[in-house]
Amino acid sequence: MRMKERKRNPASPPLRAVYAELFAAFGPQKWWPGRTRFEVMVGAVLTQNTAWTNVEKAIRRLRRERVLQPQALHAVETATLAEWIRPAGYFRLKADRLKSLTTALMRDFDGNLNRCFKLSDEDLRAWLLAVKGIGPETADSILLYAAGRAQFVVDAYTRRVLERHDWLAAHASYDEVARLFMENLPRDVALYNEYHALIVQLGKTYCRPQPRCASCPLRHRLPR
DNA sequence: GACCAGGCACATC
DNA sequence: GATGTGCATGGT
Repeated sequence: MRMKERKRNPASPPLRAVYAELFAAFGPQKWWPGRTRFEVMVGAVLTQNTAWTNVEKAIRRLRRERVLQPQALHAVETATLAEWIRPAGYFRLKADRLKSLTTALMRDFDGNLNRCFKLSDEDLRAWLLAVKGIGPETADSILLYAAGRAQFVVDAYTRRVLERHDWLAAHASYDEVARLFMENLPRDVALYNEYHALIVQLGKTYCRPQPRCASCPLRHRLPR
């Protein structure tokens, strides 16, 4: 490849320093805000492209209806489920996705999460990704926050923060971004848990589509 | 009233 | 493999 055609590699992100600054700025985030493993799984689906405040309303309704267990949720009519989760947005779509999750749980583990979570990291990730409606971020959120596996979660904020600091190659894939963190940090569930939550907090507060860099703890400025 | 939110599947090129 | 589109409520 000739020089002028070669893509410039982005600077390697100072991941430990960034973590330290975010933790100093925001403190512990205490994620995931869910009471049980299954509630975390349901929340992971409901929060797809949706603000958590809207998800909370739907979760409260499901709790009130006493269906936050695989068998119970599976038994609910899809149309009824859709009405219960309406405040979370995309409610018909997400009712189908929750149903496809409980269908897979019933089919493969008789609705027993202990059996499901006996799978290896790799097998559990593959099993989740095979469920229609569960993509890489939702699968990894479940791996990290429900199953306690050391899998880094990448979301739109993660990508945006890295891109704005010129720490990410153009068009990097989901798995490439996840690997960037996992190959440059200790494989530590508690660290990945806190780091992703801190990035979300940073993103919500400062790294928005319309940037608010002025008082951002990472002290980055746009435009460069 | 416009913009945005803790994505994903599918169609099309 | 890349890009565009539908899905929907509620907060700012």
